[in-house]
Amino acid sequence: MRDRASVRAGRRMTPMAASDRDTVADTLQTMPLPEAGPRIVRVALDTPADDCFDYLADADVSPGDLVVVPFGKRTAVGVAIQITCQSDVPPDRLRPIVSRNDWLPPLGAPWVALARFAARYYHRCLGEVMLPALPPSLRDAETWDRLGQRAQTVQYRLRAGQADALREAAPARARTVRALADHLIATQDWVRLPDAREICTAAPARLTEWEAAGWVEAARVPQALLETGAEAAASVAPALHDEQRRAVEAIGAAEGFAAFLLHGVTGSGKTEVYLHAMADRLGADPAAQVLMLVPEINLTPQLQSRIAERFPHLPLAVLHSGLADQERSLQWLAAHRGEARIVLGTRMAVMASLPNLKLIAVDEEHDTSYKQQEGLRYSARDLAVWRANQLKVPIVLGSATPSMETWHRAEQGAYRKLVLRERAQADASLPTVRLIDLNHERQRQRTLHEGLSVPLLDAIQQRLDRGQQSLLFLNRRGYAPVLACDSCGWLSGCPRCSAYLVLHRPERRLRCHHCGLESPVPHHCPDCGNVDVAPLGRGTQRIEEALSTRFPQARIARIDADSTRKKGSAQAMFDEVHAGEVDILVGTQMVAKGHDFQRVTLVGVVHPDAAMFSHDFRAAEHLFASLMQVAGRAGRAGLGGEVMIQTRYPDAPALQALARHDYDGFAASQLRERRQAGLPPFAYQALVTSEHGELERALGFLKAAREHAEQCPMAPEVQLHDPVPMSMVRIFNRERAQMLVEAGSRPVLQRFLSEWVPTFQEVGQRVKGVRWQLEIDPLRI
DNA sequence: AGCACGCCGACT
DNA sequence: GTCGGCGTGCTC
Repeated sequence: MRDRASVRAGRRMTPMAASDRDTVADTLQTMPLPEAGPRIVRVALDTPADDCFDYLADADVSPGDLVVVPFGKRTAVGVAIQITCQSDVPPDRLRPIVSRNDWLPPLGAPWVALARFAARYYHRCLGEVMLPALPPSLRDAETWDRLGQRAQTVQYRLRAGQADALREAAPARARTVRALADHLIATQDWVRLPDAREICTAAPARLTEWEAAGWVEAARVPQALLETGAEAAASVAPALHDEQRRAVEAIGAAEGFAAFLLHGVTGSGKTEVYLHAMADRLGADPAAQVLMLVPEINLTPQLQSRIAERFPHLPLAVLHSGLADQERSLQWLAAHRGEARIVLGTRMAVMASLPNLKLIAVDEEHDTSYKQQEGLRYSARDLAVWRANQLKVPIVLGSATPSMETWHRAEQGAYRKLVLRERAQADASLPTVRLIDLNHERQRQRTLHEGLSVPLLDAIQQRLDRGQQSLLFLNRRGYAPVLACDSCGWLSGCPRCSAYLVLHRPERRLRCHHCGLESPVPHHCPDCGNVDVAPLGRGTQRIEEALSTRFPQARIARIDADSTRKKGSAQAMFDEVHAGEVDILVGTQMVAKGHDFQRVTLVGVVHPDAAMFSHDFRAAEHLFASLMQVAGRAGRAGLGGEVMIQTRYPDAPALQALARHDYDGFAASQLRERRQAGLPPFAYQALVTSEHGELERALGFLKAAREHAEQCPMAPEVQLHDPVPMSMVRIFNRERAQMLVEAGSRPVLQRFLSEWVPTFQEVGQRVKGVRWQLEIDPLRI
């Protein structure tokens, strides 16, 4: 007789093709056990000490279960990875598990495989990847019970949500769904709950059956509505233009794994392609789930309502860090149980448990917020591609300005390129881009008005006259980036960071944007007592002030992290802009993402030149992407758009390419340079960073680590750069240093790191007080 | 990572 | 005589 545990595990596994089962076979092993003997469970815990710890298990623990175990003097929540009968740990040291979560369906083998891959790739222990990927209420056993009880109502809420969406299109059916949910929540008999979609399309006989069971008041549902079906409930999808249709067809035709790069300018209708591709997969399989990733929380609400409108009959879950613990846990559970058919979220959603995942879409794939910058520094986009490959499902990476990594893979043919050249709205055309040469302006002895050139001011005036909107983009918040003494040259440096305190004039404060230090604005120079301390340079607040002086009649709004600190205020401000209550909008990167401003016909870029001095080899790529994105805000509704970029470097390749709307040419030249210089995507990098109160100690750690590296067999295959201070060397009184490692291939780099990284712990112990981190595929160097 | 234990300085 | 500094070591 086969062991009970293995039978259970097999049954619980997601149905998969045989070949897929092989790829995950080594992940959740349940070995045939002898009838007698110890039953041991290998548990992943959130600790860097080891991947798994062995415990004695009860018969009811199976792989993928959450368990509570004693760990040293405390208890910890862990994930049961494997049931076995032998252990390297002496039997007298094995302790029994405390309990297991008996209501949570076990995490599936593919999810564990994903975590295992991420752990290996980013050189962390398994539990360090798994536990932070779980919602907060599941990581803490104290909150399990409460969550378990609330989880029972989640189905009700999901269905009730659908009922709300259905109300307009099919009021009687909405009532049916709600009545059904009410009944089931009262009787707690929610296992048999039919999908709302099923109710929409159910034959009258079926409804009669449910009515007989006391579930629905079918008799009250008008016959005509019974015949309308789910399509009636869904909002009508707009017609696709040819390129969109071809893209949707290509994605729809994909069998197994396929990666698509959806390359289209802002307004070309990429979202519509995602939605149609999602509809195809969701329609083909009544259990199918789709995952859509977006860069930022701010972008979820509008997309959420668009999806809910399009798929009113399908439960939607949303996952991002802005949700309260309990809410996030409920959304996560809906995904994990397969109830949520569409999951929309930020980078954290890539680690969601999705038992029936059939399609992934990554919007704005080039966006740097897909890279987690703390803790486990993963790339959600890269993990999404791995996940699609693992599950043999298609993935769509969309962008107007793809990352060089993605573009290169598309050029190589690893990803299939789908191009949207036209703008979706027939009357919308690409904006004209004009570079305003500030050197030239000076030569003509035209003074700038607070950093704003005559042509830009004229263009704004023109928009005011026509009753159109202007958007000024400046990636620097505050009034001025530094305060300076006219007489002795004192600058408002942060005492804790190698950065300047930024003047925030409305708040009358100096603020460090790195450590949060705040101080009052000095009335005279702290060094020499001179009263002429003046703000140097310009931020959004100062531009806003300059505009209100120049255009006293205009309604001006500023949108940046400071003006939108209160919850919901960002949305309120965007609403004002949409309603036409604003003439000139000043903003940071925040305004560049996602919003369609129908009446904006002028986009002014005030000061893009900082990127020209950056040592980061990706600076040009990021500048191009961010300018392209902000340029896309202009002229979306057929009013014709104009983009004006003020610069002292009008010949910069990124600006020239932008003026020609030539992403392809820009990308080709970037890749040529990268190939020559041996930079990504032609090289693979890892960055070790260290921090200490004293720079010499931080560097000392890296030097010692480097000496260890030379003893690694793989060392000759990689290039170890010198340890150097970071460009922002001090933050919060900690000095920071870094060391770059490069290799010509990913496996070579990985093999080297596997030999090298385990020595860090010992090295770190010898430099007391040092903290170190390893980042794979770093974005900023 | 936590969280212990374990030996040496300023306090009731 | 104790409280507490963080150095060292372990967690199945």
